[in-house]
Amino acid sequence: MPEPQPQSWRSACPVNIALEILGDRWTLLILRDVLLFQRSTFKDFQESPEKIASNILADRLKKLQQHGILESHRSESDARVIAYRPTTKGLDLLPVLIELILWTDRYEETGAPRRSIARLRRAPHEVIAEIKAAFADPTKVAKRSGK
Amino acid sequence: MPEPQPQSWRSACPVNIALEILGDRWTLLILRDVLLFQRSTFKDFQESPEKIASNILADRLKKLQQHGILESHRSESDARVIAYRPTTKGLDLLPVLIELILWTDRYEETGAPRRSIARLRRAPHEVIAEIKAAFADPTKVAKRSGK
DNA sequence: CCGGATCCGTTTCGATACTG
DNA sequence: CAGTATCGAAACGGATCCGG
Repeated sequence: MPEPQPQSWRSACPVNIALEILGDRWTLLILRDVLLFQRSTFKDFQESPEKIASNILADRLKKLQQHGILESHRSESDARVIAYRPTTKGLDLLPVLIELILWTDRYEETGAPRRSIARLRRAPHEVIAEIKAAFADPTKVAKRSGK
Repeated sequence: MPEPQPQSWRSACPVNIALEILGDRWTLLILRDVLLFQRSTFKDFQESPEKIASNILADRLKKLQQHGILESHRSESDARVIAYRPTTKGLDLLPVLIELILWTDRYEETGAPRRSIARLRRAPHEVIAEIKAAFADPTKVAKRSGK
């Protein structure tokens, strides 16, 4: 087999599809908060350090749900709160997010704690498994550790 | 050690920095072409199926160079042509790109050929090594295998 | 021809204010 | 708390022009 490459599937390369879903600044920030930092409510996201505007946030949350990446339901502990959770499809974005973080940490100045990054680099699979397990277990999702 | 998580490094999470570099539709498409499909010239990128406008393309190429992801030099074979190549930093985006492609292929309808995707899924490291080797070898970079 | 730069109508974004 | 309405600013994208 002298020719492993099947002669350019560029026009069929899935990158462009991914970009229609994720290719804007805010969407990935929301996913960061949901997947990595256990945020779940509209207010949580609004309080992100990047100060997302409420209309943009509403729009992106809607799109993320339409794409089947997030789902929402009323909180059981507090009925007036709507909690957003990742679907399986959403959780499967963790590898992308982690690779992105590792790349950025390698080449840009960030204040990220060494221990967290080191663990992501050493055992990403382990971290992913933990996060998935946490979302699979209802009790862990319901209560976000105080503070 | 009962507490592995150092209490939210969200504000220091490198995702936002990555997004300032990559967080628009066109940048990643250019990188797709450079890293995965051996495109290297302005004209190559213009001919992408997504039809990027020339002013936008020029702007993104400049930014990618400013961020040290691409570098440019005049082609040796044809002096009027400028060839863009990924730097090491640029090549290290391959894992991100690959994870993105695998995710998209898993959940969205794409026309990507099964063999290419299967290989990316089975042995991403191998593919990455090949691509890096190709860029390290000047002869392979210079001539893009004809059509 | 190649790699852009410039101009300009149109769309989209995003900050603020307001509402259920 | 979880959004909508409004409106100015920015980005986009198409066409055209230009220097080498």
